[in-house]
Amino acid sequence: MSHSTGTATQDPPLEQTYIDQAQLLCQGSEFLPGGVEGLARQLQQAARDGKRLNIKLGLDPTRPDLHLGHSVVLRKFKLFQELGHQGILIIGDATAMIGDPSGRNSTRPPLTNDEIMVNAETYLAQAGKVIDVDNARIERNSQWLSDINLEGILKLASKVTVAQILVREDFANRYGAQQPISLHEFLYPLMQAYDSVMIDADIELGGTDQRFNNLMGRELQTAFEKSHRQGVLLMPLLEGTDGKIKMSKSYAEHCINLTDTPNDMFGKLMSLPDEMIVRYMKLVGRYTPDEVQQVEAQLQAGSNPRDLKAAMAKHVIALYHPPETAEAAEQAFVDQFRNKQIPDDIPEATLAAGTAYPLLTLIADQGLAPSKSEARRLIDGGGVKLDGEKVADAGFELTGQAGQHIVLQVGKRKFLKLTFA
RNA sequence: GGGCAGGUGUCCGAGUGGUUAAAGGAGGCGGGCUGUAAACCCGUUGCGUCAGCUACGUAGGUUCGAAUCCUACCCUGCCCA
Repeated sequence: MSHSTGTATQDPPLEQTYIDQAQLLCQGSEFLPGGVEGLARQLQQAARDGKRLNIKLGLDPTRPDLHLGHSVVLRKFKLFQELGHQGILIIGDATAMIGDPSGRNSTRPPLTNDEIMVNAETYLAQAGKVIDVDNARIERNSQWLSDINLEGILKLASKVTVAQILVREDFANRYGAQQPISLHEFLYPLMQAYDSVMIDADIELGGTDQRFNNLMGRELQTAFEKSHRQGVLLMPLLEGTDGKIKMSKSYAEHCINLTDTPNDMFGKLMSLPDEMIVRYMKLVGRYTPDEVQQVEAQLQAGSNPRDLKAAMAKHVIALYHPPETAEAAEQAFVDQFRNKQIPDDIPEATLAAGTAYPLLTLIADQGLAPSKSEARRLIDGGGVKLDGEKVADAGFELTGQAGQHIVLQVGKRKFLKLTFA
């Protein structure tokens, strides 16, 4: 225990540089143990020893896409990289087979090995939009987890007590509600913690829901007689587009993915509740505290949130796409939704001239609605237009002449350009 | 191994023989309005060429008729051993 971090008494005084760094890193986040000072101390110690800190971030490839929620933690990762530390990205291909029970109220559906591999592949490319992948160490935790034997599992399992695990809110809730909890779910935190042992992590990054898992890494490092225990930097969870539930792969419809097109990003960001503007600026954007404060003041003074939201949206899009596409996305949005114009760039389909196409079938076949019954409802509800004209009769049959173009619109967002040949 | 309670549509959750394709809520979708794919209001929400078909854990059975009753099996929770 010679490197214990919290005992300030015999440690040397902190230099301002490291306090500044720590403050920047902790912005909006919580560091354990010791808060800003604890982190500053760790940074200073590393510098004195001439070492780079091993910064651990684990991502489970349970779904193929990274979203803005991931970007919050990835940005911290990048910040550490910029400060010269060693970022280590762990692709949790082994842990993904269990599924992190954190924050869940039910067992995760299991994934096949193939699904996991495919997802894992896309992860790196996407993470590269935020972090410096070339200078990061990439590890798959199946390397050490897939051939761990029973003896190893028992050694891990002996490090936690049932009571400790049941204290976790998610497990406690499920247990209290008499919901099933499978034993293997208890193993998840241990596997994640074992990653920390294997890569000798100095600091692990994660969302606040990772508190238990990440602190478990500290415990295991001690149990495996590592010379030090990792620090833990926890950042707040970003709400999804509904503004309430955290952005999560499990609720894909509320996610803004890093791979979304500029137009989609703009639309999704505009659909955020107004109260989320400042939060997104802080967590997702690259604003200075001053800029954030300015917007807060403007909102207070009654400026139209729409315009501030649009500015934020463009800022965020420009982080992942060329800046000019952000402008274009705004223009397209205004044209489409405020001026109700038909967008330029819409899918096309070719139909045979002179043939009568029942509209219901057409809508369902072209994927504009999941079923004909649904298509019927859409027409009855006034949600289907041909060349801007509402269709009133659900039994309508469309016949076109060679060379004719007709734009079919379903709802506000789905368009299809029909060409007859 | 024994006892008890349960398994209902995307989710939560009513319903204990027939106007039940199944209350209510959430979510989704559509419309209106607007300051926006916010908020708010309204509609809709199994499939189908609208005749019908398929649905209440699974498989059978009773009945004119079952999500509702019976039998077996599967699954979950609680308690006991």
